[in-house]
Amino acid sequence: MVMDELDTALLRILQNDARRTNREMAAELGIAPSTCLERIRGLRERGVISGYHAAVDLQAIDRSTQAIISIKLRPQAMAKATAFQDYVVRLPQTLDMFMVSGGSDFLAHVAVKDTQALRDLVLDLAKRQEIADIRSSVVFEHHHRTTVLPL
Amino acid sequence: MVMDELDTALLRILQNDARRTNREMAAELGIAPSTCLERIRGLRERGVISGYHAAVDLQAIDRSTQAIISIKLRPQAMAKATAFQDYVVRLPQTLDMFMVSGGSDFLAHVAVKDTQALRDLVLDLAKRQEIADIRSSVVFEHHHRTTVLPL
DNA sequence: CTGGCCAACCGAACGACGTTCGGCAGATCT
DNA sequence: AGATCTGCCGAACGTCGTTCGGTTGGCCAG
Repeated sequence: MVMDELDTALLRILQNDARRTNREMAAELGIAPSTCLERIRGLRERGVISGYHAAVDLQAIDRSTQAIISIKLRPQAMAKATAFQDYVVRLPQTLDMFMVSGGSDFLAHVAVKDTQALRDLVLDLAKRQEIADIRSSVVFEHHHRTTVLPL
Repeated sequence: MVMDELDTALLRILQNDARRTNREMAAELGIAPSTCLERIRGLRERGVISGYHAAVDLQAIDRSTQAIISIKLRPQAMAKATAFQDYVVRLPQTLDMFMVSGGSDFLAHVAVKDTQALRDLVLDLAKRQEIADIRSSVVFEHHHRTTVLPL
């Protein structure tokens, strides 16, 4: 996949602020607005940029408590792993869902109102028959990197 | 914190597509563009919306291999936890860094080119003196929810 | 060496957009 | 009931996104 340093610079800008105006970026990079627009459209069409999203502060919407829930399925239930995954992803509390190797099969990153709500969520999840083991870790701090530049 | 259903609707829209035009959103919600602009400015000023970010496809930038690295620090090194955390967050491979309770102290969500690069990263991390235990899980699938609506 | 070809970039022009501001309506309090 | 304040509206202005024709520079074939 082609990816010169102009594309990279645009990626870096748009990851920091997806609402930067086209003209601003063009001026900053020393290219014409029309060129800039074409490059960005190319990035979208090639799928390099998959979307633009507003980041919402979890505290502001009363979801200050985060946790990582590690889940191991019963070996006999692994066939239903996809269905289980879909279920968890669709839970409104879920922020991320990882299917992983190692000691657990899934890690669910969730955000809820408080520890009580976390308790309720875990107890609710534990009802599912396919689960062999479930353990939760409270997240004290979470840092997310929005800028993912090529290595 | 005040948060009526108009703010909520705007949040939902902007989380799905941060580049929607102000007029479009206003029309969709049946309000004037000026009103819409004012509400969004309010959300930003109150910190409900912390930013707008372009989402980049990791495969497109040759970072298709993801992992969760669980790290436990030596008890004597826990005082340096913040410094260690900063170090990992600044690694270009790091996507997320969680400080958690439970069996591990930190979970690092990383994206690298291939398993070889993952091996290098883990071996490099393991050199740090404050680490008592480190174990990595390959991420087979990762689903991220961009829309975080109030519960 | 030269001619032709193709891709990328530019600049102008037009329609659409963001943003501001004055005014208005509804609610609240005295 | 009158005053006050908050939130919303609609018009107007300057800016922006987007398109398109023309130009340049690099590359390959003859």
